[in-house]
Amino acid sequence: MVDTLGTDRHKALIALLIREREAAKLTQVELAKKLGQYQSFVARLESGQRRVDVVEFIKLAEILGFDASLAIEKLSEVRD
Amino acid sequence: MVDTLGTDRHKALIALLIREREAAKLTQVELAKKLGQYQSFVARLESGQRRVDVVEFIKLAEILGFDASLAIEKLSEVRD
DNA sequence: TTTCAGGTATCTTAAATTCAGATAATCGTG
DNA sequence: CACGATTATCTGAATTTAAGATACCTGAAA
Repeated sequence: MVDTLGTDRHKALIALLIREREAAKLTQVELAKKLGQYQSFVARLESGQRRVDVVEFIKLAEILGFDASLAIEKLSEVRD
Repeated sequence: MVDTLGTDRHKALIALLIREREAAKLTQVELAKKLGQYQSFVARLESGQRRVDVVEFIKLAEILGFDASLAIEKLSEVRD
């Protein structure tokens, strides 16, 4: 199931993460720090080179302050 | 962020997936087939040896017939 | 326009994950 | 017990991922 990368839903997911990070007024460096990761980690995530795991996603929602459940609802509506 | 494996949320996620597969009355073999994967894929997923990606999760919800958004809401409540 | 700074993207290679596919173990039932 | 169905585990090989550095924007200030 490596084939989730590059799908429409994956793209929508990435777009959402970028939007939410920006809405939270955080830079990649700052978000990375909160995650205990390097900036390149966030960059890879946002450039679609890495799959986003569910637990990670919930953590991102907590850090960025968005509603994970609602986000999933939106993503579910995206045709894939 | 390899550190999502084995967390409480990850365990809850796995438990949920197993529960839902059983509720859908599917075997690992059958689910695997619907996913275009091998049975060992499902087994690894359910034994916690593999992280669950968000897009994959939504697809699982569709196949198994559960509400992905609601599931995420529940998982968000699990302390991690 | 040049310079500089903050921010983001990309590269390299070692390390870790994931996979296919087979096989083994387990469970339930006649 | 014996069997069939189901799930778990194993083994290289292939793919991904990470760290850390570095390169690449972009915009503002001089």
